[in-house]
Amino acid sequence: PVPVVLGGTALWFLGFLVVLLLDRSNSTLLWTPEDECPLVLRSGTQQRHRVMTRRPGIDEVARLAGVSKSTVSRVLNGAPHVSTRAREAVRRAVIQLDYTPNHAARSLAGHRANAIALVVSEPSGRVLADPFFAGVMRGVHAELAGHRTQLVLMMAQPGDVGSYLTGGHVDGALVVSLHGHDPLLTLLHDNGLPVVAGGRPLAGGPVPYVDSDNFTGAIEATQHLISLGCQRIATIAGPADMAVGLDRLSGWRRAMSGRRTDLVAYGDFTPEGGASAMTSLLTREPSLDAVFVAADIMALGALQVLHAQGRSVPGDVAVVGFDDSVPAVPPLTTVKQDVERFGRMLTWRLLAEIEGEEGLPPSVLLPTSLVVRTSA
Amino acid sequence: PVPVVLGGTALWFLGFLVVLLLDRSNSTLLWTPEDECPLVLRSGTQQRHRVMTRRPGIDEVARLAGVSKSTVSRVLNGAPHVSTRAREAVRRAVIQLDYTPNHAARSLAGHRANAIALVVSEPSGRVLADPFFAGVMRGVHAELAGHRTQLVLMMAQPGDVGSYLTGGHVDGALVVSLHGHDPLLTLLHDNGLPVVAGGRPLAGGPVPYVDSDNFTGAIEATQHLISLGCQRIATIAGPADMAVGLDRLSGWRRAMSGRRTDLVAYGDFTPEGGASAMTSLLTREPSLDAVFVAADIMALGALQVLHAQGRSVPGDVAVVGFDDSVPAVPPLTTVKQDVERFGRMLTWRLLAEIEGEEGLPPSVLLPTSLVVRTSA
DNA sequence: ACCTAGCGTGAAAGCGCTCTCTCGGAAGGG
DNA sequence: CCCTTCCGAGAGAGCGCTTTCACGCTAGGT
Repeated sequence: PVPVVLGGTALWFLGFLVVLLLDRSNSTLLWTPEDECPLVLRSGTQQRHRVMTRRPGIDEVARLAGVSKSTVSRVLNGAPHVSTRAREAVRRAVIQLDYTPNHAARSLAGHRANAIALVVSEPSGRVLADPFFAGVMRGVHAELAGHRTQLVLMMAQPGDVGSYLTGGHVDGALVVSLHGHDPLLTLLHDNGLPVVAGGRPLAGGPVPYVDSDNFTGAIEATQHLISLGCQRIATIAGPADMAVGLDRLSGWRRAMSGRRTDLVAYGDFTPEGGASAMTSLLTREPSLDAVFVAADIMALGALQVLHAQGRSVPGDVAVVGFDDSVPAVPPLTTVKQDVERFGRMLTWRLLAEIEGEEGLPPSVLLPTSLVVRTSA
Repeated sequence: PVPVVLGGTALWFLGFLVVLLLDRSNSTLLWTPEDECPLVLRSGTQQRHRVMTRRPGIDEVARLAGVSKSTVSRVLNGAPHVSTRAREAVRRAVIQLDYTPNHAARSLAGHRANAIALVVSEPSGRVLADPFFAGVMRGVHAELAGHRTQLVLMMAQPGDVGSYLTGGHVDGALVVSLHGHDPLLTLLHDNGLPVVAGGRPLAGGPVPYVDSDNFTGAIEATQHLISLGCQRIATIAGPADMAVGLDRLSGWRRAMSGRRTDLVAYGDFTPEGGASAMTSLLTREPSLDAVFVAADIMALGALQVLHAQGRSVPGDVAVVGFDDSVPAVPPLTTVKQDVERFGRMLTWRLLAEIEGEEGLPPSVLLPTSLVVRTSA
């Protein structure tokens, strides 16, 4: 079959060729940047009509095991009052039939969604790109393994999320990257949905949260700079509407007590934000010799600016970051936190809350530690 | 209430204090690094027994609107054969009752999960930390908005995922970061589950995929290096068991035809991998003057090594990356791809497949473009 | 020996929807 | 004017589970 090539530059053509060469399927497609929808050159015959091999149901398991549906259900859910004989029979039947319980039916009958939401309370999805978040997600996942609970990912565009979450689609929610006095937390909490915040919420009343000890970490970082003999120590703080931003700034202030504390610039946890903060700091105080950046991701931007202005790190300016999330040139001295543990803790707490466990810790603060590398 | 402090250093105590100061709740907890489980100091009285305000069902909506359940269902699903009068009545009732359809019931009755899985086929979860993946996820999300379809995130530990996915919990799957000849794709496909791969799969037969034009991108990048007059151009390739690794390497080879093409080292798409690849390259050919790195994230590691060895970039060694995903010092010349579009395309394709649309493009190749910055 | 516990089990009633069937009535063709 | 369509609408049968509830049966107490 000779494919019809519709326009395209020489490079595209090469790309096209490589597909032909590398792809085993005998059909392909050329993508043109102008169109939002792909052009079909030759469609494969993929109309394999979903053979739906009718999955076995609980009654089939029951029949095979020689017990009733009820008993199967009990075994599946680890309920008591089941004889070992029955339990084993069911187990065998389940394996033999490769039975998987139907999630929807189970949710419907059991009045629980068997799912929790991970809500990224930021329309831009900035957090997603943050290595910190990736680690948290891994932790969440790790903790979820074993609990037959799905992880539903949501990005909050204000409004739509609230009703979805309180609509009974999930049993609980993990809310991260909460800004300012976002009413989301209160909304969920008032609706009786178990919620745990990742990072101390500025508003939200008695909602439990898990957070890193940002305050102490910032103190350590700043003290390190001081112990190095730095004289003019600036800081690039996080957003003023997030606890993580405020706490790290507080730590810096505390450690700097007795010194000059006006060299503060705010960033938004992006490299660009870090870069412009650094620029403004340098303009205000060209002779600064150290900077505590409230996030490695911002430090990246700061380092670019420093480099562009020909200032050496740590020679001219010592830099300490926070998060231990990204490799940089030179390698950053930074405050490390165990992000995966953060995620696990978050999830553990939420699941416990959902189970209705008593005497749960209202909130958890995870320790941080300074990692000294090259940049300071 | 006077909290009991169980051990802890002065710093912890400060952290503890800041919680007391900043937190409105009158209870808190001290976290000790030794324990895997938090110590409860004073538990809040959060036993607000989930007031389950009995959500309205479809029959209540029907009653209020003065129609039957069937009609409400038709309106909700945009089915034809509904009078405008009835449609409006239902719409009003829905709003008045703040009705949200029950996801589980709908799935059960409708024989569809109303959910798709995003499968990260990598136990380590390495991809999660990749900015590339974050962008894809944003795209997936954007495309999903409007379709009442949930996004379920899964990290594949071989074995467990397959049965889950084919177990009818999701209507389709997006599989990314597939290594080598992973049987997952074939497994899913053979079970009739709609699947779309993110990145060309090495195995998997006729499974549709979306990929960036890695081959062409790599050619452009390498040609840029050549046009700069570089003489000894090396490459740090991606894993040899992933198409994205192979294709970028092929592109480099193609552009290098007629030149020396033995300066190849492999990395694993991590900064550490990039660093050790760079080290080995430098050992083998101390006089190399350019390197095409198959991923920005690896370039970061390479830059660290170059810096540590006192080689300037781009003065001594020109560096070109791929992905345009991370800021570096100096800013990387790199091959940019529209990751969000990648995610949207992936999702669009999967949803179309699920809907059973005809004449779908078997695969899609998205264009890339060179972004020239400082590093080359 | 009788009564009470309480364990192991099965029958059956839903959970809140979708979807097939059915049916009256309006529109259109002969 | 009658018969065929077809549209709008309702009744009702499940979807595959969980969960009372009721039942027989074995132990232990008196």
